[in-house]
Amino acid sequence: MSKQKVSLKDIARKAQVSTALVSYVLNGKQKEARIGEEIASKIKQIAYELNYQPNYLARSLRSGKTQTIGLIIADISNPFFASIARIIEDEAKQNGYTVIIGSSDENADKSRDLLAVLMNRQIDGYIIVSAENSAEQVQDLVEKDIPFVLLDRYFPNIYTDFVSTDHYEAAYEGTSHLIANGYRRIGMIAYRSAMYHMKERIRGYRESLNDNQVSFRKPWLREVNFSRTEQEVRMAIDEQLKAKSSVDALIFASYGIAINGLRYLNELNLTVPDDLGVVSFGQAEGFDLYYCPITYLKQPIGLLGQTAVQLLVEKMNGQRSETAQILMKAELISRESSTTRNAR
Amino acid sequence: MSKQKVSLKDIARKAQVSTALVSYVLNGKQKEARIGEEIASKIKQIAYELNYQPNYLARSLRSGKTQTIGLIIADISNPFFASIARIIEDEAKQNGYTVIIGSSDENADKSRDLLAVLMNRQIDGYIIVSAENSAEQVQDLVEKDIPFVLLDRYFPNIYTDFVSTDHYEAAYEGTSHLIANGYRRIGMIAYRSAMYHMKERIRGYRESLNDNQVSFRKPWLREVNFSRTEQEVRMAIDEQLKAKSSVDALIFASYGIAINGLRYLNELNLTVPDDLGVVSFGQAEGFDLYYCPITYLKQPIGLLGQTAVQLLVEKMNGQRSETAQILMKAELISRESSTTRNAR
DNA sequence: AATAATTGCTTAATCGGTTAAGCAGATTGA
DNA sequence: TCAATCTGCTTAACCGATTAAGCAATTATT
Repeated sequence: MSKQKVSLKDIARKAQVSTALVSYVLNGKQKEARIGEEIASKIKQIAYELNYQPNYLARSLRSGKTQTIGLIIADISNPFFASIARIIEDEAKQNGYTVIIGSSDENADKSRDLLAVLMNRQIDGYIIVSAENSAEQVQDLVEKDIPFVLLDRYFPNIYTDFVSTDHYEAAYEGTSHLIANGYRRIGMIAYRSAMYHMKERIRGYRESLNDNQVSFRKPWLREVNFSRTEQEVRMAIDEQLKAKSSVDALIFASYGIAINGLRYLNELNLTVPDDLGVVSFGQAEGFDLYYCPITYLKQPIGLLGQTAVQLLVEKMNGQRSETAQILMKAELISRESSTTRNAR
Repeated sequence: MSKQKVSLKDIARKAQVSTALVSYVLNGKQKEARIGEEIASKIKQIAYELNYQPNYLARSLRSGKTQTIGLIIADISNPFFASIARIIEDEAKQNGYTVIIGSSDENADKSRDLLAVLMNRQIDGYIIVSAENSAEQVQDLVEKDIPFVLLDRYFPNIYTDFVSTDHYEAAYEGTSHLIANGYRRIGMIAYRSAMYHMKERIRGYRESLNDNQVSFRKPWLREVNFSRTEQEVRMAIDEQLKAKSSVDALIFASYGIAINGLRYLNELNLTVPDDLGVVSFGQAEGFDLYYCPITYLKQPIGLLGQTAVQLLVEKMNGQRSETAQILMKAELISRESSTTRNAR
């Protein structure tokens, strides 16, 4: 029932020594600080009896290190980010770090606020899934020499550490997969975004069409606003279906789009894959529940998260000065939603 | 490009005053501390120019308050907890608090570790979704007089603040709903757990059967181990279906169970609701994707989270000494999965 | 025996704020 | 006119740890 916190001073008093001695002993610096055997074990004993727990605030204030990582993501309630957050939490703990998570809602202002709040808390480093238009924030971090690693998204014209899925390749593979399965008029719904990862997904889609001698039609590609995903996805699908060369397959370029898109396809009583083939980005248990399991591009979440933490830790420890730019391959999980009538 | 952190001392030096004065001014204590007008505005001006950001560590060390809330949940990658975490994050920020999230994996030891880690970080208060067998941890907090609020789960024999869904009532309503829709042989798959909220869900289920003159059969109720959810859910369903009085509807007592259950029903080529009615606890976008939208018990996540934060904040501020025990009603979201052939 | 090196510990500064106490000088009151 | 009060500021202790520097006492070296 030690309501009162036990400090070094308490131990020092009880052992009749200075706090310095206690600090040395409890930090395992007996050798370096030439501490006597008996007094050392006495101190340890007392610390144990009093259940001493060091005050991290004091230690951090002194050392300038908080052993805390700030994780900035779009939204923790999105399963992709939640999974990543979980991985990062675990990996950070392994490395002796605590994680503070903040949701930016894909909004540069919120992201800036978040960074400011975390900065005040003297956080040691950041893992950031950048929001749109947050390039100068990132540039700022670079200039202030604050350790950070970009995750999942990066800026091609900012030279900095990142760990990301190869979005281009993933989209290319997804599109080619549909083509291989006999689909020809393949549409994509993506976010209207300046973010490079979105652009890359679109590029991958278009290049695959091109390389496979499918000539792209403008109505096939629709971009929706993040803040109006639901309505705009519906509109997009409507128009993709009624176009002259209406699509026979759809690629959802993101989890949020997929959820809304699939829901709408249900409403329209369209059958997947008979009426429409589907490949989606993002991953979630929910995809398993669709009557027809959805083919999706599985990002290497575990590896992404772990690598991000490791890179960051190395950076924070000053063990690494070079820039690491890592692209990982997504795995196409092929299931029924992308299988044609013929192929089955 | 202020790489160097600006401290009170820097401002004081530039303004040729003591740090005390700067501190008073920047904390709006001009009146109380009788500061002159000109010097005050000069200090403010300089602070602005230098873009001064106070060091929370130092402040916290002195004040003993970190303005940080610890949130302990089972697993951030479970959508229910992710949503709750998001709400709490936002509500806490509104109140000037930062949140540190830790996942306990429904494991008392991990939960204890987490608490210890957070305790060292001098966190002001906790919101806890308790893990199984963590009663003494909670009791400990009570005895150490640490502010905390239990969320979603509570211990009937520990008198403490909590905010929870009324699990009994929710299960009762879900069961009655199935009965009202013509189902009679209603099964439930729950976690094998000593946790009170699980017991309550089971109790609600059984009492509803009882009140509706449906005599309960033992094979209808199956409890599965959290750590082997997938296999055991499959076994449970197998046995519920092959029993003499095989079930015509199932209640999944938790999100994780539902995901695995629905997946298995798909594998078995059972049709919902024609072969089997379904009602589930937990909520997730995924439920919308099932070919037949799943009826579920919607917990008032927003209100739960907000209330938890508010209770905690009041407690931390010493504005409230009484214990608050709040039960909220879940809303039954009735959809196709619980509609009988006749009723449609 | 005188000096050097080692051992075992303490002192005190430091991190960056907060805040009670106190000290001049100006103003007011009797 | 002299004490009391007010005004505007500084001093210094404090929160709890870390750690360089230093001081005796003991042991080793020549």
